[in-house]
Parts: sequence; structure tokens; C-alpha cells
Amino acid sequence: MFNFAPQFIMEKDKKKHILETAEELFAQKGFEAATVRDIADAANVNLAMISYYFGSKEKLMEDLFHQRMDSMKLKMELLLKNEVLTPFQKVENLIEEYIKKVINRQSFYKILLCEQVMKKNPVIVKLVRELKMNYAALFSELIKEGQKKKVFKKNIDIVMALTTMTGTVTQMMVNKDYYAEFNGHTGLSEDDLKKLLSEKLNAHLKTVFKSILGYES
Amino acid sequence: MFNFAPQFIMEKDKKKHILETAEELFAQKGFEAATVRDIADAANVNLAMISYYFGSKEKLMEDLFHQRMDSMKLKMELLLKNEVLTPFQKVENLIEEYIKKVINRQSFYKILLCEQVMKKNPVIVKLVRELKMNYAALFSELIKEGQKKKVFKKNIDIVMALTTMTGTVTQMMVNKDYYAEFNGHTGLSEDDLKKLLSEKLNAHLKTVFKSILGYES
DNA sequence: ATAAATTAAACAAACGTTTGATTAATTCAA
DNA sequence: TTGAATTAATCAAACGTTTGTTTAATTTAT
Repeated sequence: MFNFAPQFIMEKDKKKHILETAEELFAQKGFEAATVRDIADAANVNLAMISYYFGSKEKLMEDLFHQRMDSMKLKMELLLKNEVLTPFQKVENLIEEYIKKVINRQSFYKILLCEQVMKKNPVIVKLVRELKMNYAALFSELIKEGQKKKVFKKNIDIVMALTTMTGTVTQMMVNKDYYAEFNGHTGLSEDDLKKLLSEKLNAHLKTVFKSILGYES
Repeated sequence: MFNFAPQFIMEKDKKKHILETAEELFAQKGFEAATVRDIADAANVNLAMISYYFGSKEKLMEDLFHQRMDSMKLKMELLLKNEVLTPFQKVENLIEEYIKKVINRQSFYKILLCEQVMKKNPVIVKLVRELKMNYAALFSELIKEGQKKKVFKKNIDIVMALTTMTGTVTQMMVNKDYYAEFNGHTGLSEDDLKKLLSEKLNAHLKTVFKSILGYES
């Protein structure tokens, strides 16, 4: 009936703090299993503050997705317009940026992965779909640029290529402990493991994309 | 009187039916969101039968994982011992089998993906870890065989290679609708889309693995 | 003084699980 | 072969908790 949640007058710091706490718990337990009481306790705020700031648990989730996904959109367009880099350098750049994002925002990308599986929240489904299609369209332009310059082969499967990039990186995020265990990297700090994984993923995907794009260095 | 069906057959059928219904709902809604009432309703059985047969919702999930993951183990060992196929043919075989499995058991692989993210159930975490490590060890043997025969390059990152395979396939499973939409495959039946995706994934991963393994056909 | 922020308490609804009664199937001595 | 005894399967109802959300009172800040 009435919307008592203030739109402009809230303490941004506190809202942000709740959002980030919720993000951790959603990633750890899943959206359903992370209760509003869990979130309130972990964030050291009163239970009612979540409804007060966000309206509902579901809208808190949607708020998180808006927050995180808005920051992804523009970079790709800037990269495309760059006049200095070669097409393959742009691809390398794209891969590097994606790896960095996933590794620095693991919690969100875990949530995103689960939401992509279940497609339960229509707002989030729409957001993800738009971002994916936009990403594919822009990547397609980049590929065409490389094909026009005769450095990429023809008939490249755009979505398949992107799927290998996102699939490899997110799968590695989820299985990084097995990676470390199998390769005997036992006494490695979390930050060192992140650094190692970044380098390995970059080198790996760079060679994989050379093959996918038919690029000869 | 003329009851030829022993009681244990009836029990197994019903148990199996509940398990398969639960699998669909877990994949659709997630473990927490799929309630025992949802499952009972969808399977057309009484609510209490779930506790009766499985003990608890959590054990039902564990039962599902045992059921599905036991069938994965042996194939890889058989493939390794094969004396006729070349190392790269074995790799191709491996990729093909994995794609087939994921596409024919999408519901389970969706559940598996979410469980890998959250690692909440210790029984399942242990099962997944053992399977992954075993898979990596066997794949490593296969790679060594190819290296000994000088058809694969040295210093191949085992887990990274497997991660690209599993990541690409599972990511494609989750995003298959975007794949169809982007490529304009509108009036395609679910089965035709499955077939198309199988072929595309096979061709794609085959060339990718040639690059990863340094294999010249 | 006023509006925003915060709180403890309460809310109905939904949760997984258990209960105790009832029905169906199986066993086995007579 | 019969029929009571035993076991398994099924069910509606209820269990105690926990869920997300709301309320109404109070504190804080401007």
C-alpha cells in the first residue's frame, strides 16, 4: 500500500554495509538459506533495518545486482573504440579485465552463477540477459574488426568463444582449492593464490583464444 | 492372491520416482527453495513419505548425489586402458562423453554447479572433491601417455585444461537460450537445440584442446 | 519540534519433521 | 487352506521452529 522506505535520505554508508554483508552471506549460503536475521546479525544492525532500507529481502538482492552490474557495462564500449590497440590486444585486454573482475568480486560472481542456473527472480533474469546479449554484440564487433584486418579467421562462434572465457574463469573460481591441492600449492595465502590463478588463467585463455580466433602472433 | 510384484520392487520404483521429481525441483528452484511439500505434491505422494524413505530432505539430496555420481566413476578408467585409441582420440572421447552426460542430465548438473559454489553439505563436498581429484589424476595419466608418444607438448596444466572443458560445457548449459537467441535459432525444439549444442561444443572443444595439448593432426 | 533512524516485540505463514491411526501385504503355525 | 500375528506402507493432522515482514514505541539528529 504505502511505501515508507525513504528514497534519498538514507545513510549510504549503512546501506552499503548491509549490501556487502548480504553479498557475502548470499554467496556463502545461497539466497534462500541466508536469512534476514543472518544478515542483520552479521552486519550488526537491527533486523527491521533491512526492510526499512530495501523494502524486502528480494529487493535487497535486486539492489545488489543493479549495483554490481552497472559497473560492468561501459568498459567494453570504451575498449572497442580504442584506436591504438590491435584487435587481438583488445581481446587480451577483455580477458584480463574479466579475470580481474571475477577474482576481485568472487562473492558476487558466485551469486550470479546460481541465479543464472535457477532464473527465479525476473528482474535479475532480465538484467543478466541484457548484459549477456550486449556483451555478445560488442564482442562480435571486435571480431569483425579483426576479420576485416585479416588477422582473425572467418566463421567464429561468438557466444561459444565467450562461453569458454566465462566458463573457464567461473569454474576455476569455484574449484580453485582443487587446483591448489592438485598442484601441491599448500602453504599459499589467499592473495598469493589469487595472483597465481590470475596469471595462469591469463596465459591459458590467451593461447586458447589464439586458437579460437585463428590468430598467428 | 495373484500379486507377482514383490514389495521391494514397488518400494524402489516409488523411491526412484521421488528422487527424480526432487531432482527436477532442486534444479529449478534450488535446494532450499524447493520444499518437501513441493516435492511431495509434484511426485503425487504423501508428505510423510519423504522422511519415511530418505530420513530427511538433506539425506534425499545426498542420496541423489550418490546415485548420480557413482555412474561417472568407472568410464574414465576403461578409456585409459584402451589399447586401440590414440591419446588424442581418448581426449576426444572424453570430451564427447562429458558433453553427452551434461546435456542428458542437465538438472543434476545444475544442482551440482550450485553445490560446488556453496559447499554447504559436507557429504556432497567430499563426494565432489574425490571425483574431481580422481578425474584429474586419470586425465594426467592420459596426458603423460601422449607426451611419451611425443604427440602432446610438455608442461600441460591438467586442472586448467579440465576446467576449460567443464566450464565451457556447464556454462553453455546455463546460457543455451542466449546462444539460440543470439544466433537466431528461434523455432528450434528442445531436442534439436540439444543436438546442435552437442555438435558445436564437440567441434569447439576439439580445436581448443588441440591448442591446449599442442597436438598437430 | 520535526522527521529520520532505530528498536524490541509481535505477526501470520511456511518450514521440515513426527505422530498415531489406518490400510495393505506377508508370514506362519494350526 | 485358513486366520490370527507381524511387518510395511500410507495418510491426515499436528508438532515446534523459523521464516520475512510489520508494528508501534523510542531514540537520535537537525
